[in-house]
Amino acid sequence: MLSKSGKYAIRAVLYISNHSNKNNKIGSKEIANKLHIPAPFLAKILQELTKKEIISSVKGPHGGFYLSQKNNNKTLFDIIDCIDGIQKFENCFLGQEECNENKPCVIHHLYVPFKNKLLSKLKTKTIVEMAIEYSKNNNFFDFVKLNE
Amino acid sequence: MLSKSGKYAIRAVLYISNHSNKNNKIGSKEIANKLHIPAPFLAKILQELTKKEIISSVKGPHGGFYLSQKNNNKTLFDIIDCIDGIQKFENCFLGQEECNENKPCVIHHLYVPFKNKLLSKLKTKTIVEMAIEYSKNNNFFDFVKLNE
DNA sequence: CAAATAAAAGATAAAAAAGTCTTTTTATAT
DNA sequence: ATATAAAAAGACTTTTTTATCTTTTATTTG
Ligand code: FES
Ligand code: FES
Repeated sequence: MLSKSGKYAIRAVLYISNHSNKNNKIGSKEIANKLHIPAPFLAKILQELTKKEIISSVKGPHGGFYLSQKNNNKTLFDIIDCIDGIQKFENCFLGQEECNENKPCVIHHLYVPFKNKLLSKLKTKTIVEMAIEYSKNNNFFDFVKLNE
Repeated sequence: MLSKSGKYAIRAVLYISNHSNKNNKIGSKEIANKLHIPAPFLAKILQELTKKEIISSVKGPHGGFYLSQKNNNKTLFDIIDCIDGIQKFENCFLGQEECNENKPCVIHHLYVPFKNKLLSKLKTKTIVEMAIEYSKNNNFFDFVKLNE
């Protein structure tokens, strides 16, 4: 479904949301280490996200990545749109030319409801909401969030 | 989720089930044309399926591919296992090292129920059952099936 | 048997995705 | 100002996936 780049992007952005803020930026290498992502590869991905203003960055000493208010209200859908493109959500699960009710493949009636729920969540929940959900699911509450 | 090879494989096998039988085999080129799949690429895929005895073939004039009784009772899961491998069904949707309830990613609780339904269908329905379901969904009933 | 036909096998080739490395730019702190 | 740290930019490499081409082998038909 998602490419490795896309998965890396989402996990990295959620990590940034949970572990940094404007006064406490985080470097791409640290994120890469923590998430076990090849560092130069992640750096490229973060570059693209920065260019599309989904995350923010500052160069130089104590520079790094963080999320502005505006960034935090973007969605995971925006991330996927930026890195992978969203065409994939139109495609038939089995690669038929069309995906629709008229000529459904044998997986269609399983796949479409899942896809709709997925898209709804990806589009309506903000990055910060997702990051909080993740931190709750995983029982951690980061000190950085406190003094944001 | 599935690679192109895997999608091609499933669509081709369902096509074979619906449009050929032991006395009326179908060639790889014809399948490729009908399903808009690159012909030499499909030929390779069908070779692998034949080697793993998921489909049957006969060389020479009036040769081609068909499904034996035994073939027809295999599943789409067997096809995926042969072409793509089944490791992918273990992976986290967002590429986390583990996919489990202890450290669920933000898509986990949407993804796992879908995956379970999908796997259940892929594993329990036979190829011939899937092929019939497809032909019903698409309102065609092939003459070849009649005199099988 | 000979000719024709279709799959099998295997070698290449092209494209896409993933990953690495080097240089440049910019912000910060001393 | 200068040194430094970190991202930005971009060239490059490797790996994987997708696709093609050629030769061989097996089967059928006349
Ligand atoms: S037709 Fe295959 S998923 Fe919709
Ligand atoms: S943890 Fe991500 S899908 Fe299960």
